[in-house]
Amino acid sequence: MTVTAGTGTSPPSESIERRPLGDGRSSPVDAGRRRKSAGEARLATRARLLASGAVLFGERGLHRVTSHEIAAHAGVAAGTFYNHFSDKHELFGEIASQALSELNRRLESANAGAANLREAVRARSETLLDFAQDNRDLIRILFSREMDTAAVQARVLETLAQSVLEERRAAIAREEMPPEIDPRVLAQAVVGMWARVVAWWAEDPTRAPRAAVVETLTRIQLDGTHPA
Amino acid sequence: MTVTAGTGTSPPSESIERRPLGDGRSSPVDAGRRRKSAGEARLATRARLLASGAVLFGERGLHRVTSHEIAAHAGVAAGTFYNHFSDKHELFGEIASQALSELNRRLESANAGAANLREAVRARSETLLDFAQDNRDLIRILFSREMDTAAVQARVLETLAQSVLEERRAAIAREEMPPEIDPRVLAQAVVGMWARVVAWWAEDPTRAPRAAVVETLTRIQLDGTHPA
DNA sequence: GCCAGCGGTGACAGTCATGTCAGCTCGTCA
DNA sequence: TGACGAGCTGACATGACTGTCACCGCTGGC
Repeated sequence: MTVTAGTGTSPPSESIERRPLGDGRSSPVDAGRRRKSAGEARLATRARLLASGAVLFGERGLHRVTSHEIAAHAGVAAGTFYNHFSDKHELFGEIASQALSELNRRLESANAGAANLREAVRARSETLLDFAQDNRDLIRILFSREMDTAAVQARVLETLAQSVLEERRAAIAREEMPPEIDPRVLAQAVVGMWARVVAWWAEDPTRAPRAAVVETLTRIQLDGTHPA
Repeated sequence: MTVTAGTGTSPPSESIERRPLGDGRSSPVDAGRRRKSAGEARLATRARLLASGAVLFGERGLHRVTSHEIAAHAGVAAGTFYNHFSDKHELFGEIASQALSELNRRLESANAGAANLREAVRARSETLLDFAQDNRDLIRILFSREMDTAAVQARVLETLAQSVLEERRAAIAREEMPPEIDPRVLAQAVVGMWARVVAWWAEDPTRAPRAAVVETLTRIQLDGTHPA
């Protein structure tokens, strides 16, 4: 997944090439190929800022990155940042929000293709790990680093928990799950488990083979860890 | 549990009464009763700073609290803060460290009293909730808010995971647990679950009765959620 | 070919947390 | 009783991040 600039545009993807910044007052609008329309150039700049934000926030977290740094990394001047976002929290929120939507979309879709609870749980675990593998920066933004506290962090976890909750309620209705488990607590537990395991694993995927992580995540949720 | 000032001293507990601060250059060393020895006064001040830090960090997190605020809340001057800690990160680390030790001590002790895996899991869940109920500030410091990233957060979760890992390895040895589950992944999963559920519940304990949370936490870990 | 304005520039002023330090008080000890 | 020093005080210097704004160049429309 790539963070996109508003109304879906082709992005610059990672590693923005620094173009030779203003000598005095002049400023080439774009390095190499020039943009066709002005609006397009604007979107490209926005996309660069989003991409740079994802990288830097992923590396160092919200508080250890400045708006000027993001601008520099994106190859634009400090003031340009504020042409696109009112401050770094807004940028952060935008990145987290897009990442969350995408992750949630994938999880829902994995869920939709599953015939029963067992399949759904396994499919979600796999989806989660795939996402983590392809989007380490975003995983760190969503799960491990400090969010802009309440605002974003709560929304991420609550959104995911809500989605788990719905699935589980359906499972209870289908009598696939014993009703004495409180699904609200369970939803929080599952989300917490996801967040921690994914952050742990994404930090260093050689820690455990993907299959083992999927297997363990699935078993914990379905069969527990006690044989009796 | 109360955060203590180094070598275990009786603390001021919460809510530090603001004493009338310096009019010009004067400064009464202590409101009301005076301390006997100088060293004792020093420890009391340190304890006040620790207590105030716990309250403020718990309320607002590391980044939204300044060292001057902590000093003010503790009823001392800004400079005094630096007589005790080199900066707020050190104070934060100290608080988190003490809280972690205490929580870990209780969990280990709950574990020690248990005859088998089932009892151990249940006892830990209860211990965790009790701790959360009595120490909401500390729970927020340990689990929900941003830690000083890598430094503290990782240590908290790793320490707890380590403790779970040992228990589970013992359980595998006693053949109380199927060996095809990767205990390292499981340990991370359990810790993530704890962190999330406890933070969620401590935020508003009326969300679910304590017993329901304990029950659900225990069942997930032992029996899973699938009846078949 | 001309010009309007979009998008970008970067120096700069404002704000705020930080950590310091000279000076003060009071308890302790000779 | 005198004075020494531990501990505290709070104004202040510092530095970092923030957000602004006057200005500029390019591009597209006429």
